[in-house]
Amino acid sequence: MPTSARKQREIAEREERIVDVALGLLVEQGYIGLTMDKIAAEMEYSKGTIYQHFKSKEDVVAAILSASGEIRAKLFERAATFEGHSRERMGAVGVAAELFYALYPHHEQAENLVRAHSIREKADSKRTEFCAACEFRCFGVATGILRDAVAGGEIEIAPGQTVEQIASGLWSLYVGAFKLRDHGRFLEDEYLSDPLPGLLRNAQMFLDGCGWKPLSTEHDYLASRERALREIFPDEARRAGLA
Amino acid sequence: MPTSARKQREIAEREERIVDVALGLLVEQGYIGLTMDKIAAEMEYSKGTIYQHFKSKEDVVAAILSASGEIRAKLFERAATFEGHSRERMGAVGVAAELFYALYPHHEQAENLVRAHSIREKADSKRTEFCAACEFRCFGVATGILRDAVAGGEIEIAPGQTVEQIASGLWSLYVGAFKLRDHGRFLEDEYLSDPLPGLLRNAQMFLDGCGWKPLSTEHDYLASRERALREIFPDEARRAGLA
DNA sequence: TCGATAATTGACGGATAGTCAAGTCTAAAC
DNA sequence: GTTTAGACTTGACTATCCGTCAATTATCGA
Repeated sequence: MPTSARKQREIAEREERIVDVALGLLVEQGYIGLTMDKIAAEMEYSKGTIYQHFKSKEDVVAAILSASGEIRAKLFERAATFEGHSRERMGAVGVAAELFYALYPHHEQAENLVRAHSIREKADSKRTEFCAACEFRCFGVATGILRDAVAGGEIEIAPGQTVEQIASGLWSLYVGAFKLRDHGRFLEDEYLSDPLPGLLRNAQMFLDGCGWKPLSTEHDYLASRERALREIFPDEARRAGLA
Repeated sequence: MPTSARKQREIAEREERIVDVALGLLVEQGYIGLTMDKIAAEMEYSKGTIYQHFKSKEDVVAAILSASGEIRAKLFERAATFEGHSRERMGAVGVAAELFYALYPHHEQAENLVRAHSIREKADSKRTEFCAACEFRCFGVATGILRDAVAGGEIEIAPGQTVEQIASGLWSLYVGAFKLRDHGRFLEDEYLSDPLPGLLRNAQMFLDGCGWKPLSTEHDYLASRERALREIFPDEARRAGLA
């Protein structure tokens, strides 16, 4: 007797609700405050039912990460559709990253947890593989734009250099800036608390150093950023307070 | 009746041993495998005695982080003594970061754990403040060199730009590269597994973009790196397999 | 040797992850 | 409408681990 379609739908909806509830607990009370009993209580289901969906607490965190990971991948893919020259399009991807960090600040924390060996292996491999696939999609968007730039002659790749290296550099600048922001909040450092101006400038310095044309001295990338916010991410920009 | 000097020394030595044992467990079995009972068993002391030294399990992790954090700060401060022009000196700091990541790969994981709000607040604030102070020292080394560069006219700081921003950029490139390396290991991505060549090049691109003279086209920074390894970090380079 | 204080112990309380036997519900067959 | 097989749900239970503290042992000056 296979489960009916209606029941299947109910189960899928319940799984989404569990992830929502768990996310709320994670954001409000941190990893320690996230317990399976609390999830079950808030869901008004028994713990056993929660374990029908997830094989462990870490698996729940992996599911949270999968959800936001896919959102990020979609934001990146939308960013790549921005109309403009290749470096402007990469700028739009940067906008996507900004918006993602603003709207889903929990993602970084969940990622750190899932990445720890001992924790990762307790999550369902299907879920961790999905998370990895989402990251690949994001990385692929960046390297794709870079390959377009190479084909269009807007950037030259030196011997021994690769588009993956440059994408890694940009990725590092963004991840590092937001990591510093979180750290700065804890340290109550004013000059680190808003990383955006410095981040945007650093990314321009890096791409200028790579010789990606037009250089930041030849084009107004702040205007491009505004256009990307307006044309591609009007809703997200409003929700993030950047509109 | 104050504790005798001998006893105090024994206690201090025992605390170091606890941190060592805990580090071994963390590296071998991860955060989940690190338990107070195992520490006590391996130490051949009771759990109560361990709690004489540390107020919680998270406090032990904070102590691990303190130990490697101070090592890093000392490496950075030694790097700043490198004889050369300002950008070469910053390169030596990069060498220090490379060596640190190679020799103390657990640091990143411990840092992620301690940084999580719910975990941090269970550690002794003295210890977390010490960790923060070590990071400040590292950051201060970088900004100090940058200020020297400004004073010497080797770099110009544009309006709205700060030396802290540039230091953040470099810091991000390094942290991000090693984070990608760990991630790449998990994903079994060959092209991400050795981040060093790409990292060195990316750092040069970034500093070239900042206009820090002499540019990478005007000076052989790989030779400077070799010299820093030889002159400042011969022991560490050997231990890290970079000599 | 004795007594006071410091140091150590490990059993215990409380909390939480994860299991599973027992019970409930669903829907198809008659 | 009734039956019934099997899917679904439950919550008590086990195991594990953190952190405590009353009891015990060690130390050292008098």
